[in-house]
Amino acid sequence: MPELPEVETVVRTLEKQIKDQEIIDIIVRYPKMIDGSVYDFKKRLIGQHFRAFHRRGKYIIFEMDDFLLISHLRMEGKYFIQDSREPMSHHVHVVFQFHQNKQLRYHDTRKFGRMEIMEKNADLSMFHNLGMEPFDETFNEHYVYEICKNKRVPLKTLLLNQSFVAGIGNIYADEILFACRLRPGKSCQRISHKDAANIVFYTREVLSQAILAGGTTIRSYTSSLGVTGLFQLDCKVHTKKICQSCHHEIKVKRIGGRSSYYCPNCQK
DNA sequence: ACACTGACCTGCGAGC
DNA sequence: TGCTCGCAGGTCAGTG
Repeated sequence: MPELPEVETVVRTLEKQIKDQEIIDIIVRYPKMIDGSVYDFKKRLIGQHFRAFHRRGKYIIFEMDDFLLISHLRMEGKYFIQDSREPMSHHVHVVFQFHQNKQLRYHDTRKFGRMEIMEKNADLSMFHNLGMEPFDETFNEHYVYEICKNKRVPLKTLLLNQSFVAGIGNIYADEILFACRLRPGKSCQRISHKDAANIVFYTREVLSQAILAGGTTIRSYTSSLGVTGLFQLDCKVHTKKICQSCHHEIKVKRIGGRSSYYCPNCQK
């Protein structure tokens, strides 16, 4: 389940692996993966080079010569860089062919990932209704408090809302709320200014620690593992049974349709 | 305008 | 052993 830190790791890794590679052919084995016509997708991308690598929320943005190639990994998407003579898993759905038998292969067991092409001058600030990046200074205590005071949804649901802040998924939402000592089910409108400040601080803290941890996997990167971050590397509550802080039993509750882990003793 | 639900997918584990 | 069922989760369309 790649979230912001994993996507960031993938972007940085791919930059090292395929920068300036030219696409000489594309094989689309599962057309629904492509937003729009596969014919246009191939026609526009063949002959283009991977020039720059960006991330917006959980989206990977490949800057090509004349277009932006946008890729979302959803739950299980992975990129592999392999030789075209290596056997190909049937979970590989899109293949970008480079020179010298080199390929970028998109692997996705559940076929949830999507790719789309946008014009190079497209405004990405609002695309897919994405909210601000967690590391932007506009994501601050004032913003969080003002949004929260008019919302009745649980805090967890708000953190997962990509138009509130982009890049947080189920795992890090649980970890951030644990670090804040706030229950995932707590109503947004009941938080204090101090809670809002904590949400900002710990969102950045948890995400940047995870990016740091994911970054270490770049060094141990092997093509057989795919280009992916090490998620769940340092979870304190998510999927845990016992609280590492107070040894109380961790509770699991469905909030907003997602399983949410929290310590009823540490989180109020 | 806001809030909630189901569909999209496949693999895996529990229960019978 | 082999089957069915439910769950995992990010996003978006559809409904209330």
